[in-house]
This record gives sequence, structure tokens and C-alpha cells, in this order.
Amino acid sequence: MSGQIVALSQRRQNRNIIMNIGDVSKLAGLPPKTIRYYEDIGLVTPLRGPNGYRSFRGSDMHKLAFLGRARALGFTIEDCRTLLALWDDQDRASADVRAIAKEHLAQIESKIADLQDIRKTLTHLVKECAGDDRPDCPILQTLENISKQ
Amino acid sequence: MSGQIVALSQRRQNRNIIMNIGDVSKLAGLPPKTIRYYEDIGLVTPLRGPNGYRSFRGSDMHKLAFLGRARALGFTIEDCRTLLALWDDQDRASADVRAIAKEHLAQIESKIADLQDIRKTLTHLVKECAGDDRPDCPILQTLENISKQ
DNA sequence: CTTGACCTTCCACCTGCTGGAACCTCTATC
DNA sequence: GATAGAGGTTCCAGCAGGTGGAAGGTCAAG
Repeated sequence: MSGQIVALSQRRQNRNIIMNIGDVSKLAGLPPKTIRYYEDIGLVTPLRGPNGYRSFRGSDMHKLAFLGRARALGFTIEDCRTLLALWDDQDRASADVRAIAKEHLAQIESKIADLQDIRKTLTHLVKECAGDDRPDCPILQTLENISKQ
Repeated sequence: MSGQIVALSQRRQNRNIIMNIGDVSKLAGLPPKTIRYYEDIGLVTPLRGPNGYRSFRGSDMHKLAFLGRARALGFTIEDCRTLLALWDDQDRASADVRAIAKEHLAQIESKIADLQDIRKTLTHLVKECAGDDRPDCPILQTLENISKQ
């Protein structure tokens, strides 16, 4: 990890471990805009250099990477805030973390089920529809009157 | 269908086929707010009575029901706009409708795949985590460093 | 000393509604 | 005729989770 940082930002690394937004953006895989947004809502609090630039420490970087992964798993921002706090808290109970993940998993599963229902209907409709230049269309008929489904 | 209307709005039905927003709301299964929103964005254009109340004709009702079903299948508002236009167009080609549905189906399937990936990871993590009062937590460890997954 | 890549802030916009305030209107009842 | 309550109206704000763009400051290289 620190090898990457050195490779990516040799100058800064030589003086300090502090990075600009572009550097963390590349390392954490998050757009600068998103990182600024995360600062706005208090998920990270980078330092500021004398020029007004944000200065990200290693710990900020880690937080952002953590956030990127949690968001990629579909956790809400508020879940992320809680997870970050638990991460920081050495006295946490893993049960708290697990509860959040479990609840989130349940929502994911419910979403999958919803989408599978939709997929089933759509697949059926797409199969039924001739898809030629005639106007007759079972898809529109179904939307017109779902009982025809 | 008209039986329902009569049952639901006998007075109005006796004079005319025109309904207030509450009536169509119940019949189409959409909240009044949503119906007003759909008017705002030009999906329906009910008439207005002398009191300023919206007056929905049977055709407006049908459009709203159509919209409700299309939205329930996850079509975007813009898709709905197009589908409504095709529905109105007696000279449409069913291929146009089918293309929209097919594209939408592809997106649904991609979403399902994404969610299934997430589900897999979360299921694994939830299983791994003891969920007791100790701080050790594979979930946080994974978010900290996804390669540990 | 200029060029271009960064960085800054701020404000608007996206999707698809939803909540609430402030106000008007209709209908039923007293 | 007054009034209560259930409708209806408009407008403005906000949700999640950012994204786009303008207007401007800064830095490093040539």
C-alpha cells in the first residue's frame, strides 16, 4: 500500500505523508467530487494546507477506501457513518456490526426478489411481442390492463 | 371497471364521467401527490373545473393506471413517456415498444447480477462474524482491506 | 512569464417523488 | 346561516448520493 503511495506521489511522500485530493482520488478510487461531498457531510475531515488545499493523511485515505468498499456493497451513507464509528471504536461489539450487515443483507435480498419478479414479467412480455412493424403489442396491452398478463 | 367508478363516485358519475383527484387516486392506486407530479411533468393533462379542481376523464384515468403499471415494472419516467406516446400512436411499430422493454430487461438483469454479487459477499461476512460482544470483526476487516475477503 | 493541470467554492441539477404550510371549496349537520 | 371536516389547491423544501459547470486561485514545467 505505501509502495503505491510512494510511486504515485513521490514528491509529497518525501516530505510528508500528506496527499492532495487527486492522489487520494486515484488511490481510493473515488471521484474528487465525491470526496469533497464526504467531507461536507462529515465522513472525513482532512487537514488544510496554507494554500487552502485539502491535505489527506494516511488515516483519511483509509477511511475513504473503507467508504468506497462499504458503498460498493450498497451500504447507505448513514450505515457507513455508523460502520466507520464502530471501526474506530476499539471497544465495539462485533454484534453491532453484524446487525447492520444482516439488516442490509435482508434489504438486498428483498430487492433481488422484487427485481426477479419484474424480470419474469418482462421476459415473458418481450418473448410474446413480435417486435415487428405492426402495431399489435402484448406489452402495451399488459400495461393497459395488467389482468391480461 | 365502470362499475367501480359508479360505486366509487356515484354523484359525479350521474352527471358526468369526470373525477376528482381522490377518485383517480384510489382507482389508479397512485397517491394524489404523484398524480399532481405527473401532471407537472406533462404525463397527464386533466381538465379543470370552475373551482380549480382537476377533472379527470376516463382517458386520464387509463393513462394513470398505465403509468402505475409501467412504473411498477421499473420503467423510468422517460420510458413511460415514450411508452404512453407509443400507446397513443395507432401506427406504432411493436418493435419500438419491444426495444424499450428489452433494454430495460437488460438493465434489470444487470442490477440483479450486481445485487447477487453483493449478497454473496454479505452472506459470507455475516456468517463469518461471531456477532458477540468482542470487537473482532471480519466484516470491518474486509471493509478495511477488501483483499482479505 | 505563460501554459495547463490542479485545486478551491458555490450553485444548480439529476430521479421520483413526499411532507408540510397556508389557503380555498364542498358537503353535511345543527 | 354557521360551522366542522374532508376534500381540493399552490408553492417551497427535502430525501439519497452524488454530478456538472462556472469562476477563480495555485503550482510546476518549459
